[in-house]
Amino acid sequence: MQEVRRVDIVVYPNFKSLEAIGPLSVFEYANIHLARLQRKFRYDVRIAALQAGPVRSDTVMSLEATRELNTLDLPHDAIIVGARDIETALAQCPELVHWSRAAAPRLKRFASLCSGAFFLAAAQLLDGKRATTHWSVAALLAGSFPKIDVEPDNIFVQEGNIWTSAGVTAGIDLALAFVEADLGRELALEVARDMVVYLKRPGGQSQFSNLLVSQRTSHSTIQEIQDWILAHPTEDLSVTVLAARAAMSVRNFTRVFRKEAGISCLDYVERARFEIGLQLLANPAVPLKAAALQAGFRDQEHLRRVCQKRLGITPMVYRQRFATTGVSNQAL
DNA sequence: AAAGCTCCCCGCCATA
DNA sequence: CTTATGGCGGGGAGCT
Repeated sequence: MQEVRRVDIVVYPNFKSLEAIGPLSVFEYANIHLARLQRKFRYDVRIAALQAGPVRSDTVMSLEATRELNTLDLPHDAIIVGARDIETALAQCPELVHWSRAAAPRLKRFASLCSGAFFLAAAQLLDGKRATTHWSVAALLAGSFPKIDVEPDNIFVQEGNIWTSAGVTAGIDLALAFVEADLGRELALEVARDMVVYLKRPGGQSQFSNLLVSQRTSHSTIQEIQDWILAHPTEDLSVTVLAARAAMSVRNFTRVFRKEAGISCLDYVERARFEIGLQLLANPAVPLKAAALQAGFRDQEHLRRVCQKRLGITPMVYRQRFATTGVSNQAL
């Protein structure tokens, strides 16, 4: 009646909680869309560990493992998450390495996130192959396992049924790539949109990134100005105008702004506009020029420059990467 | 392509 | 004396 695809998220003490949650959410959101579309395919996502029961993460959060690894019944896919201190984790969980080596040939897909790649490496699954990991431990991986061709610049790398991926958000990208491979691009895009929506902060003006949110300040005047900026990207947001709005001299305004926000006013304005621009770029129905203008940039060229400066890619490339959820231009 | 222009940031000092 | 504010001017980035 229904095709069920089992995906185990493999955890161990002090795993990175943030990495486990992303892929988990991707598959569960996919299930919601599958149910809505009355498709006969479901993901059966479980938390797996050496022993069943709660597994403490790197934060106060624990995840309840409902699947024990050393059973004969293997999942279709397994995703092993990273740890903050991978060398310690590796030393504490040699059984996980053994399991990886034994299970790998029979898994349809076996993926590591971030420093989880070290388990695959220790199991010699990556010898002679390309692989990636979080940039901060890429050199360590290459040094410890010289037979591996480490490519630190990739979001993720696929070699046969073995996948390795970079940092936290890469886990989401990787899970989306799985969904895309299983169910097609349309559904993967739906889920990607859900995730963006979910990551938006609840409430009023702040559908913006944590980066901007983190610049927020307790100084009420500056905060009002920041809110005004976010709500009115197409207005004149010059220092002169904003200082007048704050009823301060330009000198004092720039000084207080930097003290409270940690970045200059111009920098904040540019980031705000860029965040808005990226949201618009994520929607392929919006022309580049319209995205630029609606975000408050002078013209496409302005957006292009800022995009190049802050992301190192052009708006079109950003749009393409967003649209493909990474699979076609990153892994293949 | 270059020089000039505009806007912005910030050190320094003065003022309240 | 400390703290918040404002004016001035140099230096720099980006645009024309």
